[in-house]
Amino acid sequence: MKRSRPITQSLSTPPSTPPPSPHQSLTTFERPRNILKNPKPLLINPITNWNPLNIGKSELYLPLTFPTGQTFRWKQTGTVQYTGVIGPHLVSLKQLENGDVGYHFHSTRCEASAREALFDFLNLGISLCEIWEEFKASDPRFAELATCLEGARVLRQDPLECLIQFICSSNNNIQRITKMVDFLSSLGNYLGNVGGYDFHKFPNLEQLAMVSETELREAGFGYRAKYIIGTVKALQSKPCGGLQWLAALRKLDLVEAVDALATLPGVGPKVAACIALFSLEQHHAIPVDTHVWKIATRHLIPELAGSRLTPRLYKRVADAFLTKYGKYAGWAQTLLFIAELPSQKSLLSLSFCNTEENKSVKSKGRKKAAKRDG
DNA sequence: GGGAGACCTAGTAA
DNA sequence: ATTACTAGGTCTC
Repeated sequence: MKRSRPITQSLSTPPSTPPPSPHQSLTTFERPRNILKNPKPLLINPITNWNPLNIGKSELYLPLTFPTGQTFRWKQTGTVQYTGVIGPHLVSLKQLENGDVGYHFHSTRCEASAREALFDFLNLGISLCEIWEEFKASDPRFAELATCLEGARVLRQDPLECLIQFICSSNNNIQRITKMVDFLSSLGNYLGNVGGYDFHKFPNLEQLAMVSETELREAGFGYRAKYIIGTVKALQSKPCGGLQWLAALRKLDLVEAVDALATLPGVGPKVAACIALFSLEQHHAIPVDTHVWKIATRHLIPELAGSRLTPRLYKRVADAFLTKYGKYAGWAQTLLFIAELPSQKSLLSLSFCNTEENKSVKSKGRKKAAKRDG
């Protein structure tokens, strides 16, 4: 049973003047960066010199990699152009006309180290085409989706950044997660403005520890406020240092890494799997959320359709993915997950892919359109 | 040990 | 205009 809303808070009539706070509330926080209301920087500072990565769209397609829930830190700053921060480097990426991806570092002192960081971040040591060939060979459904959704790559993010982002993600939606992550990011050192968005280095543990649970609650974090505070404290108390502790998880087996992560408050099996897959090089980690649960019960373990996702069943789903797709199962899961996103479903239904899946989506889309148009 | 219920919030459907 | 439910779950009995 969901708790009813406390009557002391009237959400329909927010206070006209926010309470004094070191940080603005989430609603007012986003406003100055609204790209629609403040488009000037786009016009003033267009990026003209793109360095080619020399990879095709089938290795990296930005719209299927950045705005699909792996990271909430990157912003769309132009047409098929995204901007974000990798370590201390502010970088923009753009899908060029020939399908290649161009990169541009904003005011970086050492181009060479920035480029190395970029390659690491994009996981370019792994060939998406090669591992997808195996998925396609063992799963016709994957093959069909893959032709429509080329270039959906798994990133290799900074563990702390990834951890904090996915604590925010629990029982939440992308729009609100993004606002929360923006709020925390602003605690880090300012790097610059691109396309109307301010960018900050992700705050270190000390900077994260400067904010109180009360401030986070006032900023709209809800019950996740105490998770953030608790996790930051837990990391700070590690003998070898929190960052070191996180980095060492890359050397462990998946189960060990997940168990270690789950000792942090706000980190359960799903969030731990996200962190493992998106930042700890655990390529076969399977984050099982409601979407993935649906996929699994439809196609992998239909005998479980209708039942609730319990920890035991969580393991069954992960095992099923691992059995079917092998050591890069997490990468396969990522594509299947993306195909479930409403934004992608609408695109899929427009494409030539005529899977059973899409027929049903098309039908739903038509019904919705009919309803909308009266 | 696993199964319910509580937990913040904003948006949408009924 | 209210109410119920959902959304990339986790924690606590």
